[in-house]
Amino acid sequence: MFLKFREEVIKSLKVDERFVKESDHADLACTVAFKIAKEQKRDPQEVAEELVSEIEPTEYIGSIEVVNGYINFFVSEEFLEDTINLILDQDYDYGSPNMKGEVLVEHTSANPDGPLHIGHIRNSIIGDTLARIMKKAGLNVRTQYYVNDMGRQIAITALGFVRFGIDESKKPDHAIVEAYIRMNEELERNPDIEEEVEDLMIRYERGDREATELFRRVVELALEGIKETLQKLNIQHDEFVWESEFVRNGYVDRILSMLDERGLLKKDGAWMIDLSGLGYEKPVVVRRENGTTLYITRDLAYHLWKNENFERFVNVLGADHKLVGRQLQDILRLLGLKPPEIVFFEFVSLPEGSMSTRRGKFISADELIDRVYAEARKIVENRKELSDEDKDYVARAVAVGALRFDFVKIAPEKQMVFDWRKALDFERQTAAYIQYSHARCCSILRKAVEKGMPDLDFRAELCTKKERDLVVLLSKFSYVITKVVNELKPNVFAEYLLKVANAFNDFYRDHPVLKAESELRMHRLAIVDATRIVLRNGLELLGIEPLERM
RNA sequence: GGGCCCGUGGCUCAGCAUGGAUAGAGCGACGGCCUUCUAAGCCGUAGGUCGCGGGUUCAAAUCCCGCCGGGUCCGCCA
Repeated sequence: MFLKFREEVIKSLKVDERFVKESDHADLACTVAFKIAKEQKRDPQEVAEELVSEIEPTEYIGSIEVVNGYINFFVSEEFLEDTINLILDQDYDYGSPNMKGEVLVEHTSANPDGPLHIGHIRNSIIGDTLARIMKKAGLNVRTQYYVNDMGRQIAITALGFVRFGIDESKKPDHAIVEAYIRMNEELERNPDIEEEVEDLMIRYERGDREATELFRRVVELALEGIKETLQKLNIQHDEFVWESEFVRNGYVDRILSMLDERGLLKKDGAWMIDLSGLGYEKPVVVRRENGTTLYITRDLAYHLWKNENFERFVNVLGADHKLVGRQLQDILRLLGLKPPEIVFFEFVSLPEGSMSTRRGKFISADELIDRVYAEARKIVENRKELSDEDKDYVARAVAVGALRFDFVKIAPEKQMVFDWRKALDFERQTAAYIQYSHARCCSILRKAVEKGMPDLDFRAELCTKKERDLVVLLSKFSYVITKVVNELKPNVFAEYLLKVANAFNDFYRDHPVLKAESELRMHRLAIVDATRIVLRNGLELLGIEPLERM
C-alpha cells in the first residue's frame, strides 16, 4: 500500500525517486526544491510552493504542506481505510510486493568437521531470513548448503575418526569434532602425518572407493548433527550440495577448459589465473602441480551450475572470505558468467578472542540454545494459566526467537562480541517484545469473540494520531520487503517489526478496545486484528513463532 | 607493509548507498504506573565534540583526503 502512495507522490511531482524520502515530519517528504532553488538561485520555499500548486489531487495523497522548502505529503483517509481492508482481506498473503524470478540462497555451508558454533549461526540466520523474505516477496527461492567435503580439515577429521573412533553416545557432530581436535593435536606433535593427510585427499579426489566411503561416513555424521541444530532454529535447507560432486560430474573440467579457451590460464606446473590487471597481488591457483583441484576451482564449477539454473544467486559468507569471494566474482565475470551476490558478515567473537573449531575454542549453537531455553523457561514458570506442555512450547519459541532476533537485528558488517548476559535478556528490542505484542492482540480478539465479536469496521475519521501512525506503519510491510530484497539487509526488516510492536503498545496503552462503544469498538478491533496479522506474518519471516499466549 | 570492514550518550545498536528540518531506540541509572483488554508492558528525568584533523557545500553523522583505535584477509588451506 505504501508503495502505491509513494508512486503517486513521485508521479505527482514528476521527480526522481531519490528526492522522496521517509521523514519524521511527514509520511513522505521531498527535498527537490533545494536542488532546483540552487540551480535557479531562488528561495527553496518559493520553489516548493510553486511545485505544490501544480500538483493534481490523487487518491492516496491526503494533504501536502510546505515547510522551509520541504514538501511534506500525508496519506489520505482513503489510504488508511484501504490499508486496513487489504490486510484483513489478504490475511496470510498480506505483504507481498509480487516480485518474480528464480533465486538460490546459499548459506551456512560450514565445514562438516564439527558442530555449528555461534559464528556459523549468524550466517544461517541471515541466510534463512533472507530466503524467507524473498519467498514472501514472490520469488521462487531455493536454499542450499554447500558441503565442503574435499577440504584438508575433512581429511584430518577422517584420519582422527579412524585412529581414535568416536563417542557414539554423543550428538554426532559433537563426537566428530573430538576426533578432529585430537587429530590436530596429534598433527602438531608429529608433522610426518602431513603426508597421510595429503595422500588421503588425493585418493578422495581421484574417487578411491575406500577413501570415498570413509569421507562420506564422517561428513554424514557431522551433517546429521548440524541439521538437527538448524532444525531447532527453524532452519531447513532444500538441498545439500557436496563440492566433490562437481569434480565427478564434469563441471570442474568444463570450467577449466572455459578458462583455458579464453586464454586465462597460465600453466606453469600448477595452473593459475593472473588477476594482477584487476589489482590482485597474487595469481589464483586453480589446479595444483599434482593435478588436484582447489576450493576455488570447485566453487567456480558450482557457480557455472548456478548460472545454468538460476537468475539470481546469493551467498552468505563470513568476512574472512572477502578476498576469495571477490576473486570468484571477477573470474566469473571474465568468463562472461554472472557472479553471485554476496552478503558478507563480520565475525562473532568471544570476549577472550576469536573462535576456533580446530582448537576446540568455541561456544556451540547447541549449548547456546539450551541455555537460552533454560532462562526462558524460568520466566515462563510464573505463568499459572499455562500448562506444563504450553510452558515448554512457549519457552522454546521465546528462546529461538530471542536468538534469531539478536543475530538478525545487527547489520551484517558489524562485528559482534558474544555476551551471555545479553543473550539471556528478554526485555525490549527483542523478539519476546514482538511476540508479546502479538499475544496481546490475540488476547484482545479472543475476549472480543467470547463477548460476541462484532463486525470489524475501520473508519479513518475516528483515527487518533497514534492510530493513524500505526496504520501507516502497517501499510509499509511490502515496501520494507522490497527494500530488503533489493539491498539484502535483513536487519532492516527486524527493525521494522520492532517499530510496529512499539506503535501497537503505544496504541494499547490509551486506547481501550473492549470497553469502547459500538462504532469505536469495531474500528479499534479492526486495527488490532490488522496489527496481529502484520506481526504474525512478520515474525514468520524472521523464523520466529508468533505465540498466541505467553 | 597493502586491501577490506567497523568506530554514534556508561553499554549495545539504528540512521550513512541517493547530504537537508530538533541525531533516534534499547540496556543500565533515577522517579512514577497493576481492584481497568497479558507489567516479557507503559510514562517521565538525566546522559551525545556522531574516533580525531582538514576539505567540498547554502547545508556533513552522511561525500572527499589524512591520521588514530579495533577486526579481518593477503598458501599449490578451506
